[in-house]
Amino acid sequence: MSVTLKQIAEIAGVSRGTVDRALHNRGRVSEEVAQRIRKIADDLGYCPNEVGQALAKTRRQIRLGMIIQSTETPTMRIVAQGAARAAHDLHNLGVEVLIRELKSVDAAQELACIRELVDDEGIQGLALTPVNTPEICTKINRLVESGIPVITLNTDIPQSKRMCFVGEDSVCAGKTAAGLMALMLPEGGKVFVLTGHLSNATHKLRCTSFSEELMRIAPGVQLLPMQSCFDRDDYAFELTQHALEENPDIKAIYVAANGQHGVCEALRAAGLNGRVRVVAYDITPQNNEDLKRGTISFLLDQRAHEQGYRPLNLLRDYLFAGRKPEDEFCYTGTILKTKYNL
Amino acid sequence: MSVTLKQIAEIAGVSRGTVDRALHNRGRVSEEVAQRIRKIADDLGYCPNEVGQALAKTRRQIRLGMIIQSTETPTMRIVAQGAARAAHDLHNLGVEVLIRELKSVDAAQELACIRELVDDEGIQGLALTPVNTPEICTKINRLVESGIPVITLNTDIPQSKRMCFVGEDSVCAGKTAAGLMALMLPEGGKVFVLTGHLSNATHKLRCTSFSEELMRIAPGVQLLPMQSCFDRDDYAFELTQHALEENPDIKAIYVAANGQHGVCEALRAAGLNGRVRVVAYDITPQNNEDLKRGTISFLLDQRAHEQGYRPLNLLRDYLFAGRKPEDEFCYTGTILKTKYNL
DNA sequence: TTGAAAGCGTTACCAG
DNA sequence: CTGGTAACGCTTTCAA
Repeated sequence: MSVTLKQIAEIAGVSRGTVDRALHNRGRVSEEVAQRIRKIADDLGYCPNEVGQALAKTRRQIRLGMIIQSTETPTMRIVAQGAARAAHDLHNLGVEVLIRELKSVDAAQELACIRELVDDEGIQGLALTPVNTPEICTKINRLVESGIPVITLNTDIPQSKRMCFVGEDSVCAGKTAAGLMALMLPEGGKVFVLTGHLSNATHKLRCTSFSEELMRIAPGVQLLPMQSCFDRDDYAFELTQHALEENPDIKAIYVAANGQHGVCEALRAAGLNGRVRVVAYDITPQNNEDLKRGTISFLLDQRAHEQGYRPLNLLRDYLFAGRKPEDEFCYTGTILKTKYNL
Repeated sequence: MSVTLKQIAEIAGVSRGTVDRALHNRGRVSEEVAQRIRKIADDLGYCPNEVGQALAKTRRQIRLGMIIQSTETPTMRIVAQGAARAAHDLHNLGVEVLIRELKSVDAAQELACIRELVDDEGIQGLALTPVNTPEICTKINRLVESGIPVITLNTDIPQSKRMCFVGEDSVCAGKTAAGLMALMLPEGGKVFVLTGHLSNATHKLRCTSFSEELMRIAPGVQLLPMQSCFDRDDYAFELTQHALEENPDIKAIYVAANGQHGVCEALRAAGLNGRVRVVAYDITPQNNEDLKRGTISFLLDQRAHEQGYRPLNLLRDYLFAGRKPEDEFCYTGTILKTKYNL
């Protein structure tokens, strides 16, 4: 066992309380005693026992809020699961988590939700998937200024004062997809690019970084004009079918948003299952299915579960121990899956 | 906060100690009282507070042993780091970890090491990378029979009584590599397969499952006769150079063991950097370098750090809470890396 | 400025 | 078989 507060207290000839105050700079201890204590702690390599700390701190209950939007999409369902799990795990560490799910993406609704959590429920920290509007940004800033830390997840508002962002590095995600395409298309060929909403920052970033990188590393590739399917499978189906009719020699399809399944259906309908390469995003039941059938070649995942789980833990660390995240951007990584390592 | 032992004790009109004994079947409590207590706990949905448990159990110090072999290879260095980290993290949970590193792979040496840990140091649980010999197997079985749980990592002795194995699913690893090859070689072509020791079970499994799967899914591919480089870069260099001379039209190289860097050097020397696809194993500084330079296309990783970290935690869970791992095989997964998502 | 003591939830030891 | 009590390491409150 390591050296404890009590041992330090005995050596210094003071009480445990004094040591605690000295080492945590809580004041109410003379500078001279404090220095002596700090020296002893340093020499002995004191390192607070997290279990003891956690147990003692369970008295001070804290309350966190979590707002998740567009909860009906498969990915956000996984985010919600991550949040629920965090709520569970944090429960006996003295943390209560209030989770609010919003079906749509609506700034006004989200604003109301924030107000409810802060004003009525009195949360001390907030994690949310923000709509990127000036009102939300201002609201976040006001919360932070009033001492309530805010963490964005899945989607970011970089210009706000949020403590950090937990989510995908979309530039990396796009470039990684480009790298895969280049490896699969040594001879070049036509690539069809499908996105969701043009206004969606994540989709846009994935697409532009994909296109730029692919043009750079695979000059033989020809990018067909990008199409938007608004995250809908039926639109994606038709757009793909149409693209295939106009360009029967399409070699690969890059799907930067939802609508993957529509693409897969269209390929199978055209008898091109596994012949046209597909790179798409997110581990979801439907995507896994299409991956196993060989329609999707690579699935890039953003670890949605982690996106729901991590922010609550970060808030807890901050509120309990004052530990800020090391980096403003907590990227969850770009995971690569094929049918074999799913 | 959840319901606590104390609350249950109050309701049942008994002391906390009695509740504790009843709920954990420690005996020394009349069956009738025990039932009443269990009923109350059940109704209230009692769930032990892990923090409290951990703290209380720090009195009962436990001691674990960890033996790591061939510690000079890059991968085993990472395993060692994982073990060191686990030792650190478990320290203030009342667990002391004795780590022994053996440079070579030597059954006699390992046996001596086990004896020292068990007989002299009195460890209560053991994690090790075993040499697969009858003596080691028998020794493991004897330890298990004498109440000392054993976990194998990185390498397994499936026929022994070890509690579980933490490491790579080499069949999956081989097939995944085959899947990548197939995606990269739509037109087929020659693939050069390089392994380490023919006697190494992991290498063999990676190779056979790779070959079988690739033959199955990519009939256009021609596998060149497999070569062994004995995990040495210099041999790998020469073997690759020779293979390239004999088959200038090699499309890809599969490296199932160490020696990756020799392969890369040979390719670069031949001016084929990035033109011949390379699939290799393990995230190590050198491999990362070759990945970034584009010589290696895909790196498959077995999460060596996890292999060092996890077993000690599993032993702790077993010894403290009696929790056995859910599965006999705790596979650490097959992670895919390109230069973009490293 | 400092110390004493209670408390967090659990386990363990010792009397009865 | 059972209860009381101390202990684990730390925080916090209340007196001094």
